[in-house]
Amino acid sequence: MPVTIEDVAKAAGVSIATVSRALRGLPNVVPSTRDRVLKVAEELDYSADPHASRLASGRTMTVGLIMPLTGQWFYNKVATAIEAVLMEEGYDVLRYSVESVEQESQVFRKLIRRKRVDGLVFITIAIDPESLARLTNAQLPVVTIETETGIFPAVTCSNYDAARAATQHLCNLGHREIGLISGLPDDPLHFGPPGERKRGYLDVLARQGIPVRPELDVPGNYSLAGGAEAMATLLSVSDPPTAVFAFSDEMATGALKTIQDLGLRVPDDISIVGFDDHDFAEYLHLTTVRQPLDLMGETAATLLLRLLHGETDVPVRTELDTKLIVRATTGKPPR
Amino acid sequence: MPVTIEDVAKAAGVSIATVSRALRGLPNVVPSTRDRVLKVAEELDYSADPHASRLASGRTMTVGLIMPLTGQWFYNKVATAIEAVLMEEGYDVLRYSVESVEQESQVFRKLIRRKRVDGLVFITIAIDPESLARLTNAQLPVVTIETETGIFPAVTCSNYDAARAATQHLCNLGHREIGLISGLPDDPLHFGPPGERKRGYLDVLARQGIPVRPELDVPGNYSLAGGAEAMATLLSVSDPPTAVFAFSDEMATGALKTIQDLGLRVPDDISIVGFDDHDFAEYLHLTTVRQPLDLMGETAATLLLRLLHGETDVPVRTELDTKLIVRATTGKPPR
DNA sequence: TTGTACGCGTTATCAT
DNA sequence: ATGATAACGCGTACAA
Repeated sequence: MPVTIEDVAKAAGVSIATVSRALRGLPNVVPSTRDRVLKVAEELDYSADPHASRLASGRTMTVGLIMPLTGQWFYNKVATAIEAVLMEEGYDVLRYSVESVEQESQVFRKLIRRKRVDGLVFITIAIDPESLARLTNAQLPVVTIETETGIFPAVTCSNYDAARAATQHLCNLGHREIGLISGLPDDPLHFGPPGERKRGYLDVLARQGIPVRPELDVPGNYSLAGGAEAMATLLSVSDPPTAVFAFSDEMATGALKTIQDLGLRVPDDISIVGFDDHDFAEYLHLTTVRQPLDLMGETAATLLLRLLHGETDVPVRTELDTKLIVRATTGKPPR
Repeated sequence: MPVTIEDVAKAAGVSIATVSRALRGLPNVVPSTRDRVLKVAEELDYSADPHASRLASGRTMTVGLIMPLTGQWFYNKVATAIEAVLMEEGYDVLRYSVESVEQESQVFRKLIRRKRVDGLVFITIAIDPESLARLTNAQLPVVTIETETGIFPAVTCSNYDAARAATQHLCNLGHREIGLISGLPDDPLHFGPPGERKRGYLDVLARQGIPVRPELDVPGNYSLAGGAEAMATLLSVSDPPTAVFAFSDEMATGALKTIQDLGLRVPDDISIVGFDDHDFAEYLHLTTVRQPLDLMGETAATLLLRLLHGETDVPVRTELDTKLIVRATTGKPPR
């Protein structure tokens, strides 16, 4: 039923080889022939069967997105941006949700052993050494977002600067007891975005001569519920913080609820800074750090495209600017 | 480099045909042979090349998701649920973002003419007659979510009942001037979810003997900003509503901000009901209608799977229950 | 039950 | 510049 390259060849009075060349813009086709082929193809509404094409060429024209929490705002935002540019270039993009390390290696084997994809982009996921070896070994183009391998091009945002700006903002307002709602409990410090953010926080504290209180750093799992719980924990320590810096707007929002439920007011009793500039942030008057998610996704996609095109001089690290957006959840400390 | 079916055949001492049968669980393979093949395949870490397989079998093992606003919470939630069950069954799923009618027909032609996909699920998108004809003509398995064709299996939620419950809730509290922040400006009434919701709203009004005021129905484009603007509009009419029912939580949240920015209080001055039970809703204390998005996605995926398996007796309509979740943005009208 | 051989629709190589 | 034709890796009638 579907029209094949042969149909086009017949209709244009040439061979399938010529049709293939003409349609793909390859050289060695006389303009007049090319035009005729193009016209016929258009009339017949022909386009190459992707599966046949992939089989023959070896290129799958597919890229995989490896990421956790597919349902979360952050990931969807980034993934959507990536999809937009990649699909525009004719690539299919598949989202692989990976929650556990076990799942990760499973997905890996499937993807690599069969050359299911031409390239991969890892969002946030830390790649373990073994997987890393497999990837480099497979010669697969890879780009990472908000995570670094030292090998593959990475795109991040200025987490350190952002954390400094956020913390400094709080200090400028007069806060000295500043809590942290960080990410995952077992996150290795000084590695990846959360590490960078904490480093920024600590540096500002040091510069301000504010003593570090480890009990003021509570993980919130990047979730609304986690943020709410973390806030409750922070409020229960003796001499609780007058300001809190949360590593995501979801956690900040959870914190906001806990505060409100306790009858406290923001920012009169306590200040909150989030991270991301979530779509909802403006509507919650949330002071936060804006991350250029769209741009991060586009950048990663563009880098991958370059890798896919065989370029080898792509920047190994691209850091995008963040920006502190001051809204109404931050103010002077009480009294 | 990659191991082929031939490698497995050789190693197992059988023909590729037998390997193919054994691996795919087809009959006419002696258990001992099958076991041997399975074992060898496992050892060699073999799996069939999807592209070759697709070319040969004609099945693409791919399904497409046609939806607008890929970046929005609602769509991502549903899409994620669909992906989970479909990918589990070995299908690749591609998300096609369609914003305009023009784009829609473009995507269509690409998808259908080449049998790019084995099936399609339309989320929210109304299928125009021409496309509908093409689809039925192509014999392509299709399932729709929150939109109905009368031909393909559809899964929806009880929009009418939900709207009745929401409106009734407001009436029970004593409200009589109830505004609506509906969806798109040009949405044909009585068709699709927004129509159903409006119908539910109108029916309750009628039963309560409350006159309909057309100026109290303002579209909000399902966005935060749209909701905020719509609320401003509603507040500017003479004798403004004391309660508002928004057709999405995003719009409700936008409305909340407008109200707050104007120095009014919720629910003392005005009540708000949303729709969706967005992840953020609980944290905004938002009274809303819970829609079982995960279940809707899973249901649609399962239906599609049945169609894909050649079943013909699938229910043409599946309506899932919604539930009014009363939180703190609704209360008695002022005075 | 198992194997042979052809076909799927392209790409790519090598003649012409 | 153009045309045969051999892969590509697998599914599947058909034969054995």
